[in-house]
Amino acid sequence: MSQETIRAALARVLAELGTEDAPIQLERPRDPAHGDLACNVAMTLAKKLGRPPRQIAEEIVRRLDLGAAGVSAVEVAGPGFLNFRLTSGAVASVLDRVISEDRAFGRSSSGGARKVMVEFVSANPTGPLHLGHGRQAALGDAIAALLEWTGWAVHREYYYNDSGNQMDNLARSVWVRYQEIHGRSAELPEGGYQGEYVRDIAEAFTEEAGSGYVGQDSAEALDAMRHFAVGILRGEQDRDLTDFRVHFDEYFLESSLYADGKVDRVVEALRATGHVFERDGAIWLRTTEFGDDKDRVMIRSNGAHTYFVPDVAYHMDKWGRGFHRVINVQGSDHHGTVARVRAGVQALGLPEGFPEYVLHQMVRVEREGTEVKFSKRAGSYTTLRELFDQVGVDVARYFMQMRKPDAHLVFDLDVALDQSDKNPVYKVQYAHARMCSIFRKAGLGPEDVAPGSADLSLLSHELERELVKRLGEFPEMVERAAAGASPHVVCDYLEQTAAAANGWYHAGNPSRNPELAVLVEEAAQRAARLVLARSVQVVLRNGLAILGIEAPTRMDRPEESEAP
RNA sequence: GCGCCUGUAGCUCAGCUGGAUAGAGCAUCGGCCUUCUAAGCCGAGGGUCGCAGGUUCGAGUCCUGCCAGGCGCACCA
Repeated sequence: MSQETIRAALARVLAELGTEDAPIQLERPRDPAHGDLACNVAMTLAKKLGRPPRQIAEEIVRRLDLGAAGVSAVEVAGPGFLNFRLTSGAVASVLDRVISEDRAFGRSSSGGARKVMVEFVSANPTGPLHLGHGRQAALGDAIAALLEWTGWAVHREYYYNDSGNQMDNLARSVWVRYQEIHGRSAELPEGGYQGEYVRDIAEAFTEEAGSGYVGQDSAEALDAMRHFAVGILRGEQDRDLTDFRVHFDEYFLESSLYADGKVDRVVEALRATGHVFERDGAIWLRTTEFGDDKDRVMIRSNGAHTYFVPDVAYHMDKWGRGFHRVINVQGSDHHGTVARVRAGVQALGLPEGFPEYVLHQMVRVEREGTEVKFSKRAGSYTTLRELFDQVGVDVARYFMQMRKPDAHLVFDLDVALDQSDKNPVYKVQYAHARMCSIFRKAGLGPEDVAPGSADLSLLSHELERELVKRLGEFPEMVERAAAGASPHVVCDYLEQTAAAANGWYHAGNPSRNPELAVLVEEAAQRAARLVLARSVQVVLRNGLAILGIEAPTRMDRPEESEAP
């Protein structure tokens, strides 16, 4: 609130100085000695006005009329910063908003209810989901949540290829294991699937269909096995995702693009653009006209489409369904497709930045500094389920998104398995549980803390001011995280807020600082601190909700380790 | 060879779109428990922000060139 007042007052002064178009940035200084809010406008104007920044700053302060902004002091500091110090009451007034908005605190309508699609995971049904899919699932779901929190109409979509070479390889791999089970030796084809799960599928297939296909290398046999295997693997992936608490609004099948004639129509449309040419018996699209580094084949000389064509058809379909903003979450090993998909849809008239991509780097699990691969089922990789069975869904989801997508993720099992505050997830959850315990102790429910019920200027202790300021920044943080499609910003915020909350909580340890405790005798003080405790609870819970992580109201102590 | 990403404390990483003395967690060291949960709290040490130039009041952040690592460069998906 006071931010807006200050901003308006500054704008008035700038108008007087004849520089009304100068952008006014108010930010929270890192160093509390620099006040609660700082503005650098004097420095940015120095050149334009031809005067030293400090002198400009002095003049701004002289002319500034802050009225009732809750500012207790303004000073000029450093090279020309304007530092504003707010009254405790002004700082803490946000807490009434936190409590009244409750589960909605941090939400905004900046998305204007526009449609946006987040496509993520999109694994083909050729095996169990691996860690990369896990990172995508956590990341994509949180990005979707961030968009929801900022007022977008979000659609979560999963795309998979249910036809083509990979499915053939899967069918062939099952066929090979099936033959082996029945005592025939056979060899996995190149690109075949090595994991144990293929044998499991072959066994299940035997139970279902008997041994009638032994020695039979027919299209019918392969079709039956493909169909069976896809059913099993799709079911398994669905269970993995459900247990990982990730849900989709739509599963989109590549085959439907062919069935609906969309692929053919895209080819025709591309031909009509005049960017299509023939060379060496194949049909090409001149994607270099649209920023790709080489032209792409659309139709091979044998008449088959390359995967590029259905990709373009798929994205034209997304646009056609009204999603003029689309975010694709993919592993960075797919970054080669970005330029060509964009080139393809641009050739058909879509705007340059469509679709957007969040490309994430790989996940590496480490224990005691060395990589671990505990997969029995998948062979060459670790499955998502193996990970979250071991560390829990909350920890797995949090770890998957606590680094920016661009960064390689080292998943440290030692930290993940730790159940103390060393583990960032527990740290945040404990902070939430501690706040809950205060209310249990007080015999109060959340509804007993009403907005406007306390004199918040009593929250004047340094720890309280810091904590309150952090809480007030939550909505802005959500906005920033959403804009950057960056869930790790939320993780960062939660960790620091939890640390501040823990610090405050422990400073009020009755055995050490009884006067700083929440549940003090003095009624007004107690009321104000309960508002703060409640606010911390709300913010942590809302932040965790964005990340798809539970906010426990209590944490059970682990079994006492048997002392010698 | 070309393209994308990455390089910040011993380790894992932030750094809010160019701001003040570069931060956090882990690890290390030093203090604190008859707890509104010590599964914790407080404090300390630790840096040539890969290297070299450039842009400007001001650069970890922007530009150029190198160096190192990852990924991708099919008429496979």
